[in-house]
This record gives sequence, C-alpha cells and structure tokens, in this order.
Amino acid sequence: MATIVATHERAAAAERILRAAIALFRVRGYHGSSMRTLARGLRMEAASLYYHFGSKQEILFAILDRTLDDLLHGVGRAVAAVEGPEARLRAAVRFHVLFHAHSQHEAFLSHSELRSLTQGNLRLVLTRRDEYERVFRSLLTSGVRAGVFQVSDVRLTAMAILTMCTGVATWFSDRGRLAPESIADRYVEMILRSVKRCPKGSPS
Amino acid sequence: MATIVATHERAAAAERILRAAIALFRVRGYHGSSMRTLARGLRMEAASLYYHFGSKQEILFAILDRTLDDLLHGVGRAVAAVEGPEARLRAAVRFHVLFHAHSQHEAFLSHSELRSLTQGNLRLVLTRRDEYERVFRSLLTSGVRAGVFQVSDVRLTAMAILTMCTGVATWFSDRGRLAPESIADRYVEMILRSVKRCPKGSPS
DNA sequence: ATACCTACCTAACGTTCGTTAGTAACCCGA
DNA sequence: TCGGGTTACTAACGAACGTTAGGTAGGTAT
Repeated sequence: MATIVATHERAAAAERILRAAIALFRVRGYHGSSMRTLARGLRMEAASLYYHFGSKQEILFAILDRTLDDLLHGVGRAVAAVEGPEARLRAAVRFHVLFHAHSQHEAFLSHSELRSLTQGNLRLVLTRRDEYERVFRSLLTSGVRAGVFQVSDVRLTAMAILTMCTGVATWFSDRGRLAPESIADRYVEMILRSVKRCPKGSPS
Repeated sequence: MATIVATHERAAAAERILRAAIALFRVRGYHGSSMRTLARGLRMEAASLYYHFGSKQEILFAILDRTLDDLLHGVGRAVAAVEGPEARLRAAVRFHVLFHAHSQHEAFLSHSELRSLTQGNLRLVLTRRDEYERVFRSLLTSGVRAGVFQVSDVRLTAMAILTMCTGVATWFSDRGRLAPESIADRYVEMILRSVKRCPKGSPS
C-alpha cells in the first residue's frame, strides 16, 4: 500500500511538473524556458526536477508523447462511434478542433516544438503523427470511393484540413467570443462544403 | 560615390546576415540559435555582427518587420489588380499561399517567433498583422453583402482561411510533389467552395 | 603622406544555462 | 524507537550565452 500511495504521489508530482512545463514552454518556448524558471513556478529548486525527470528534453518528450497518444486514441474513438465516410469525417474534424481548443497548450507544443526534440525523440513523435494524418487521408479516400466526396488531391486536402484545424490552438481563447463547440460546428461545415460532391456540375 | 558604394556593401552585408538568420532561426528557433552559431555560418566572429545590428533581437525584428511589409504590399497589389469580391478573394488567397511557399522560412518565422519578440516589437508586428487579416475579413464581408458568399461568421472564416494557408509554410518542400502554383490553385478552389453561396438551399 | 572611415578581429565581461553530488527532513513499517 | 526509502534541498560544475571594449588592416579623401 505504501508503495501504491508513493507511486500515486510521484505520478501526481510528475503531472504537476508537466502541466507547468506546458504552460511555460507555450509562452517562452522550450529553449527560451530554463529549468530554474520552471522550478520557480512550482516553488521548487531546479535540481529537484531531476528527481522526476532525467532531463529537460525528457520533459518535452513526455508532453508531446502523451499528446500524440491522446490525439490517436481520441480520433479512433470518435471515428468508431459513427458509420459512413461523411459522418466519420465530421466526427474526426469535430474531435480535432475540440482537442485543439480544450488541450490548446499541449496541442500547440506538439506542432511548434518538434524542432526542439532530439533526433531520436523526433522520429518517435513523427511516426505517430503520420499515423494520425493517415486517419484523415483514409477517411477522404473512402468518401471519394463512395462517391460522396469530390477531392482533387487527397494528400493536399488532408494537410489543408489538418493545418486549418490545428490553427485553432494558436488563436483560441477561453474568454473569446466563440465556444469550442461553436467553432467545431462551423469548421465541420466549412470543411464539408469544400469536400462534398456537388450534385450539379458546377465546380472548377 | 564612395559613400554610395560603402552604403551598398553595408546593406549587402546586412542582407547576408538576415538571410542566414532566417535559415538558422527556422531550424533551431530564436532562443535555440546563438550569435556565435549565426556568425560561424557567415564565416565571421560573433562580435562582428554587432557592427551591423544592435542586438540579436534587432535581427529578429528586422526579419519579421520586412516580412510583414512584403505581405501587406503583396496582398494590396494582388487585390487591386482585379475587380469583384470573388476574384479579389481568389487573388488574395493565391498570393497568401504563394508567399508562404516562396518565402517559406521568413513566413514561418513571422508566426512561430512572435513570442520571442520584446513587448514593444511585438506590438508593432501585431498591429500590421491585424491590418493584414482585416483585408481578408473585408473581402469576405463584401462578398456576403454582394450576395456571392455565404458565411456564418466572417471573423472565424477569415481565421480559418488564413491559418489553413499559413500552414503551407510548415510543410511545403521545394522538392515536393506539388509546385506552389498547383497548391495555390487547389487551395483557392477549396476555399471558394466553402464560402460561395450555393444556388440551391442545401447548406447547414 | 596623412588622417580617417569601414569592417572586421581578439579578448573578455558578467550572467545564465543544464546538470550532478552530496545531504537533510520527512513518513512509513517493523 | 529505529532504519530505509522518498522527496526535496544547497552548492557547485563547466560550458555557453549576449554583449562590450579596444585594436587592426586596408581602402579612400585630402
């Protein structure tokens, strides 16, 4: 029991550090943040952080690794909950936007601090990011095959959709005009308008 | 004449420094790049950089300031060259995408290194960026008023369009599958599909 | 020939960086 | 009450940071 409690508290301390690091890295960037500044925000000494993490780099990787986990599991659950390419794309886009609003800071870091990862850690993260992007590409492809989408270039369209939604993390504000749900709804509409096959023969 | 030559060479040296800084900051980030590393790439000593720029911060600001200049003038010229809300939005989007492919690195920095600016410099840059965004908002508004666009939220749509196109700077590659022109064409089509008013009453 | 300016250099400044070693306070089971 | 593990601390390491002072080689103007 003692070890379980200890483990819990240890995990909780690590969690506190990660949360503080997310907030700090988001504002000042990884290289612009020092271990001493991070520690100060936690009312600790910098050296104490090394009890929980082996290095500064390990902290960054832990943040990005977990964020990629959440993205992959989240989009998997969202897509599995409905049927058909259109409903699934709606669900995937909706999840992606909501995640980038709710988990704004870590989502932002997962894109902006890739360059601060060591080579090995970058490879690990990019592999999972590719996997995530593949979900969207395959949804588009299914829709095109089923005749409900009309897309001239699946790869490009997937990138366009993802970067558009990812951008939410850069400008979203809790105290802003629009709630995450509203933003997600409108993004879903915009995106579906641009990929849906038009019944009449107007496009391009 | 001597002074003119001197001035030219001085400006050329400053230009070389800016170009090297753009490449370096892009890869390592502002705080991840040192004056010594920057100098090494130029076969200089770090101290010599201070003959051309007052500080590291001044180099970053010079990059972002000029990029904002290019964006504002470029979109102004693009929009002025054609008539009507739809043609103008096409032109603006086209310019924005092409700029973020051709001037990829500095365009990337103008978004990713805002947080590395001092407060005063940030204010200057943000003022101009707001001005740039306003161009797109007013194009959308004109189109809605003219009845050619159908947009539920102009502000949100403008942000969506801009972040989508800005994203090009993060993934574009010279040696990639698609030329900037092709990317611009497809982006223009996607965006216009999602803002154009549908003749029939299907949307939402 | 002299004086000056330009564009760089070497050397060093004080500070901060990530990280390690060694230690002290605390809590728990025995 | 004792001993061991947990979690933090203080102190310090060498390296790297942005920046400044002062000097020097070479071209130009007088």
